[in-house]
Formats: sequence, C-alpha cells, structure tokens
Amino acid sequence: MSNLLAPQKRERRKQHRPGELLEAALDLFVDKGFAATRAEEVAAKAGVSKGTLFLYFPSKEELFKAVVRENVVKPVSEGALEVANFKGSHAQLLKYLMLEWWRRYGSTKASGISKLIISEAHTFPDLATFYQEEVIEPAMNLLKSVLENGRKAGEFKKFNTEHTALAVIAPMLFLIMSKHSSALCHSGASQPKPEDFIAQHADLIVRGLSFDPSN
Amino acid sequence: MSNLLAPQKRERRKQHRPGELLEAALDLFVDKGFAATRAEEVAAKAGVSKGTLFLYFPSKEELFKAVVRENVVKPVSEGALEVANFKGSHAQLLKYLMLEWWRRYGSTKASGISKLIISEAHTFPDLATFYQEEVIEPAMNLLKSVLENGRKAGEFKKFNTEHTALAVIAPMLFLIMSKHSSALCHSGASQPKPEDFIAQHADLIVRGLSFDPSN
Amino acid sequence: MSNLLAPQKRERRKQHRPGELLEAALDLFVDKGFAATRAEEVAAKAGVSKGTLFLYFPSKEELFKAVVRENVVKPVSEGALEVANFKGSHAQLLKYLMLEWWRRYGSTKASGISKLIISEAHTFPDLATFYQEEVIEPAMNLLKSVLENGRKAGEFKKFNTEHTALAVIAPMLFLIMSKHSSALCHSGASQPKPEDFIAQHADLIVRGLSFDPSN
Amino acid sequence: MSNLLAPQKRERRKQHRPGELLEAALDLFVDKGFAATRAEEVAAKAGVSKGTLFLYFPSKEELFKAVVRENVVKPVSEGALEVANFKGSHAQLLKYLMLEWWRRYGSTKASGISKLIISEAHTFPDLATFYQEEVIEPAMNLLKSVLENGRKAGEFKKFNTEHTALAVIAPMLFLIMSKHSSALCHSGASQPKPEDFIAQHADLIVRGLSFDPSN
DNA sequence: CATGAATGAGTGTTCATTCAT
DNA sequence: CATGAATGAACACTCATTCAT
Repeated sequence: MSNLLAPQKRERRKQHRPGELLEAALDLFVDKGFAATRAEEVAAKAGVSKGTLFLYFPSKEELFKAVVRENVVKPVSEGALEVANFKGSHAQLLKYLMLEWWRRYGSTKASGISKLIISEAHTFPDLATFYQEEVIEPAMNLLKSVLENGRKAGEFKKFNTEHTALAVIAPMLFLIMSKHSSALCHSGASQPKPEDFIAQHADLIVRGLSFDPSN
Repeated sequence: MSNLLAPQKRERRKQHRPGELLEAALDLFVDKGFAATRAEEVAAKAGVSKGTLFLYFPSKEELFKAVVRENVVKPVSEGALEVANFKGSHAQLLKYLMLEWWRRYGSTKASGISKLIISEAHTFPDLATFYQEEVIEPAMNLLKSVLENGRKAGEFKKFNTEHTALAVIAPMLFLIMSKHSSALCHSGASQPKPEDFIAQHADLIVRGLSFDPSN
Repeated sequence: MSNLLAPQKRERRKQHRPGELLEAALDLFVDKGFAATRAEEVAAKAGVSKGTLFLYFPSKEELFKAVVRENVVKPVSEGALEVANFKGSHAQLLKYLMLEWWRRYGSTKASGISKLIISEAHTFPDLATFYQEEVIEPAMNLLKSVLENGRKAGEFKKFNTEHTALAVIAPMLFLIMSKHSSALCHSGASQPKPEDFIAQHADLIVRGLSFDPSN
Repeated sequence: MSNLLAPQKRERRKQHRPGELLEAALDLFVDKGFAATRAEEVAAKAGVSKGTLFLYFPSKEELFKAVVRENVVKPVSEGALEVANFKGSHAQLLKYLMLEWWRRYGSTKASGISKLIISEAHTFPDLATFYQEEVIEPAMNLLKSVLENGRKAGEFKKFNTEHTALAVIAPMLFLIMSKHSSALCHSGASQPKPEDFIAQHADLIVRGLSFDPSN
C-alpha cells in the first residue's frame, strides 16, 4: 500500500529509467546519428551503466525504434485538433498550419527524428513503414481535407490535391533536412530565416490556389 | 603491332577498372549507405579483390568522392553549359532547368548520392564539406544567376534571390528523399508522377516571379 | 562487509590485469620486437582477449610506453634516489652506480627494452622521443651530476663531462646489445661475466678521472 | 662471340642488375629499417619494376641477407692486412686501429649494416650466426692478437684479454648505434664529435694497459 | 535489479608475392 | 627476361552484447 501512495525514490527512479534512457537516446541519435552513437554514451547520459540499458532494451536497434515510436506520433494528432477548431478562411488555415508545424515541430529537437528516420529507413524497414502509416499518411490526409474543404468553399480553384499537398510538405521537409544535415547548411552569408521561407512559400501556394490559370 | 591497335586484355581491363568500381560503388552506396558498405563488397561487385580497389582509390572516402564527381558534379556542370547556350525566355529556361535536372539527375540512381550525403553528413564531415563545395554551391550559383538575369531582363520581379533559389531546389530534394527513403515513399494509391509535380512546381514559381505582388 | 575486506574475484582480477598484460607485453616485445608483436598475442599470453587489452591500454603504442615506464623509468629514478643518499666517495658512488644499473636493469629482461627501442626507433619516432625524454636524458643528467659533484669535491680532475658520461654508458649499452642480439652474443668459449667487465670498466674510468694527465 | 668481347648495353645492364638492387636495398634498409622498406621502393630506386626484384631475389628476406653478406665482410679483412704491416708501438697500433675503424667503417653508410643486423638478428637467426662468424670473431681475434703481442713485447701489462678486447669494441658499437638510432642521438647541445670520443677512449685504454695497477 | 569487466566479430588498409602479358 | 596488375593474408582497433558478481 505504502508503495501506491508514496513510492520510495528508488522505485520511482526505476520506473522512470526507460524514459530517461529514451530521452538521452533521442538527444544523442539526433545529434550524432544512429551508427555514431555508442550505447555506452546513451547509458552514461541517462546516468546508468551500460548493462542497464540492455536490461530495458534488448538491442541498440530496439532502443532506436522505441525512441522513434515515442517521439513521432504526438505532433500530428495535435495538428488535427486545431484544424477542426479553426475559425477563419481556408487560406488562412493553410498558412497557419504551415507556420505552426514549423514552430511546434520543425524548429524543435523532435524534428531531428524525422531526419533520422528518413536517413536510416533502409536499415530499419519496419520503422519506415511505421512512420509512413503513423505520420506521413495522417498528415497528408489532414492536408488534403483542408484543401478539399477549401475547394468546396469555393476558395481554392483548379488544383491537383495530391500535388498540392506535396507542395505544402516539401519545403517543411527541406528545412528539416537543412537543419539537421551539415551537407545542406549552405554556409553562404545570407542564410534566410526558416520562418520567412515558410511564410513566403505559404503565400506562393495560396496565391496559386486562389487563381484559376484557365481563366 | 597489334598492341598499337588493340591493347592486351590486361591493359583493356585496367582502363575499365575504375569505371566498373565506380559503378559498383554507386549501387552499393545508394543501396546501403556509405558506412554500411564494406570496401570488400564494392570490390567483389566489380569482380576484383579488395586489394585492387585500393590500387585505384586510395581510400573508401576517396572512392566515394570519385563516385560523387562522376555522378553528381558532372550533371550540374552540364546544366551550367546548357544555361549558357539556352535560347528562350528566362521563364522557359527555369522550367527547362528544373525538368532537366529531374530527368537527368533526380530520376536516376545517382540521386541516391544526394540522399546519402544528407543522411550521413554528420558522421563524415569531410564528405559534407566536399558536397557543399562541389555540388551545392555551384548549383545554387547557377540558379541564382538565372534568376538575376531574369530580373535584369525585366522578366522576373521583386523576389528574394536566396529564398527563391531554395524554393526551386526544395521540391527536387523532397522528391529525391522520397525516392530513396522508404519512410517517405507514400505508398498511397495515387502516386503522382514526379515529372508532373516538378512541372507544376515550376509553373507555380514562374507565375510567382512574373507577378509583382506590390502592384 | 566481506566486500570491504576482500574484493570479489572479478574485482581482484581487474586490479591485476594491467600488471599481467604489462608482463606479457614485456616478454613478447623483448622477444620479438615491437612491430612483430601482435596485440592479440600479448592479450593471449596474459590470458585475456584482444578487446580486454584495449580496455586497459588505449593503443599498442601506449602499452609499450607503459612497459617502458614500468621497467625502465623506474630503475632510473630509483638510481637517482640512491645517489642522493649515498655515503662514500664519488669514485665509489660511480662504481656502485654502474654495477647496480647492471644488476638491477642491464642483467634483467627489462634491458631488452633498450635494445628494442634502439632497434626500432626509426620506425616509431614517437617511441624514440619518449625514450629520449623519459630515460636517456634523466640517466645522463644523473650521471653528469655525479661527475660534476666529484669535480667540485676535488676528487675527479680534468675531464669532458659529456664524453665521460658517454664512456660510462657505452659499455652498459654494449653489454645490453650483446645480451639481446644473437649477432653479438660472442659464442666464443671464454664468455666473460658482464659484472666483471663492468667492474673493470668502472675501474678504468675512475682511474682515468682521478689522474690529471696534464700533470 | 661478339657478346664475349663486346656485350650489348642491355646485357651489361642485366649483369649489373643484382648489384644495383643490392645497392638500392642497402641505402633503403639502412635508412628506414627492414620492415619499413617496401620492396617496390627498392626496385624503383634501382630503376626496375617490382617484378624484376623478385626475379633476382626470391623474397625480401633473401634480399636483405644478400645485402648483408655483400657489405659486411670486406672491412675486417682490410684491417687484418694493416695490422700485419704496421710499423710502430703496439699502443700506437691500437689507437690507429680504433680511429681507422671509425673512419673507414663506423662513420660510413656501411656501418648501418651492423646496426641493422644487430637490430634484426632475432628475425634472421642465420644472419646473426653469419655475422658472428664472419665479422665479430675475426675482429675479436685480430684485436686479441694485437693485445697479446703488446704483452709479449712488454708494452701492455696485466690485463684480461677478453675484457680488454670488448672494451675496445664497446665504444665503437655505441657510436654506431648512436649514429643510426634516433633513440640515442642525444639532442643535447653538446653533441661531441665521434672521433674525439674514440680518441679519448683509445687513450683511456692504452693508459690502463700501460700501467700495472698492482705496482 | 544493476554493474562493468570481458568478449570477439567486424573492417579499412598495406604490401610481399604471383603471373598473364 | 621484364612488367605491373592483381591478389589476399595480416593487423590494430571498436563496440554491441553478455554474464559473473
């Protein structure tokens, strides 16, 4: 009973172990990549010994999968909620969505997970499928529904839903990859702010959608 | 005499070795990543022994650089040539460039190299720098010069060069990542053709550039 | 409690590992040279696996340095201590030093290290420098200080410090090389005792130092 | 017939090949040691291809042995001749011998061979025996005979022949090792001239021999 | 449960040696 | 005879994983 009401510190720690390991692993994986992160580092960062890590996760690969599963699903479902409650034009909603995604996901550490999965997909095919189903597809569906609703409302005209959804996502992904890959971090002096880039892209798309080229 | 006209088998082999190794390396690197590809595998795939590989390339890293030079740098510089010789409006040139890049690079196996570098840049900083200098910067410069020339010709109006160049590249990169990462390969039924997506995006951008929003 | 008084087997092992590895390494290095000794052999001789060796010593070179420190640097610094505490004439001290160095270093397995370094210095410049700094220079300085003090005390006359120090060291080194190179191990019947040779040489030198040739 | 009287250049070259290879090998082995010298380097230095080297010497080890055999026997026999013809006191002869050995052997490239053999003796036991028998023993015998003759002539008094012979050789060997091992090349400012060191040592020994300590 | 000492498979690179030309 | 392209054994070092304590 006492342990239901007031668990000892030790016990509470124990229950938190997996979480602490997951968090340490997230940081390290995002920072250095999967292969370059040593199991011992993760353990050390979580304040436990190497052996303990393997007590909770049967292998480094499983640890990685757990990190992904833990960190990847949340942002999408939050987006869906806001869409449902949004007051305003569909154009505004679309812009808002793009900027908020960047602010709440793209610009955070968590976006490193996306980069990671995309990078390591061939090593973890099941993870790729998982990401596909749990993230990409829901996000695409959310996006498509916004577009379709905009069309129904007469706001958006003549567009290919699939293409346009991709056009919305492409710059986000581009920025995320830029942020996490030194190969893209164009060292040129005029590094533009991601927010501005997103905003401009959002404008570009909305303008394109609002205008019927066949007219 | 015959050896003046036709090299001996050994000799003929020698001249083909680098190419065979490069091709094998391209396949393997794209398939499995840089780190996960063993030097011996490359040699085996090219039909030679491990030692022979190092006869032609001083290290795995140099082999990789050679692969990049052969498969990535070339298309970019070819692009530059065509830009110089292009007859037509700047809008047409920009569209042409985007579609040709896709056709000649994005849609080929070689584009896997871009995915790979972006993925592994963190673990191999030298390669990232090399890619930056040999690929990203020349490509960006080419793009910017097209945009600037379009502005000088009065064809393109009011745009941020850097942002716009990124906007041109972003969808290309998005498609390349999609193509090479199963995590993004939207298995949904209505898989759109990349060419169409590029074409539409090109239109979107050209329309945006031709139209002065402040008017 | 018992673990306060007596460490577990594992623990006890751990404390002995470095010593066991050092001993195995000394044997092998002296026997086969640095380059020709494989890390795995050392581990095997110490009864552990290759990996364990690198758990205690970060590289083969560091292992070697540790062997030198343990087996060569120590005797030299012990010599320094005794010099400081010696009661007797400087002539006696010099003789004592030479004989003790032979007894405590030259005649032991450890002297093979000197032979080894001299032999392989060219191939491993780092080791040569290390030996220079940690062994040769301290030993020369010790020797020179004995000679200078003997001069100040009026016991030794008219001598070139550098030459004389070398003259003291030369026969030691000669014996060490003889002992460890079968090319020099004069298999002739009348193999003289090294101790006697050293003793005689010490006499020779002391006599030379005590006598002023210009008189 | 014509090839007996006037061999073509080619032919003459051919006959010189082994010698040129031997010479190149000598330089390189002395300079970089046995292991660090690559067979290809030797071939290149001799102006032939890798394959040709193995046409004349079945292996790198045999090449090394040939180099030693070729370069090591001459100096000793020359010394013997001069001893037989020397006019002067035995003390003078002894000094002369030491200085001449240094001048004609110790100070030349050829002395690198001695260093090499001593260093690599354990890898080439038969070479060590060869060196023992062809160099060390003859040299020791020559030396001993000089000493014994000096005794018979009443010039040298009360000495242990074996020890004294070693005392004569020791500084030579010390200097040779110093010259060829960076581990002994005491970087201290006052690097004494080898000739002076030898001269002083010769004096020391002669003095010791001329003086009967029991008197 | 937790530890950390021990393991050993795995890999880039070198170089003596071979052999087809 | 001479060449140099090709070979493959050898070796230091890393790190995920195990298991005795």
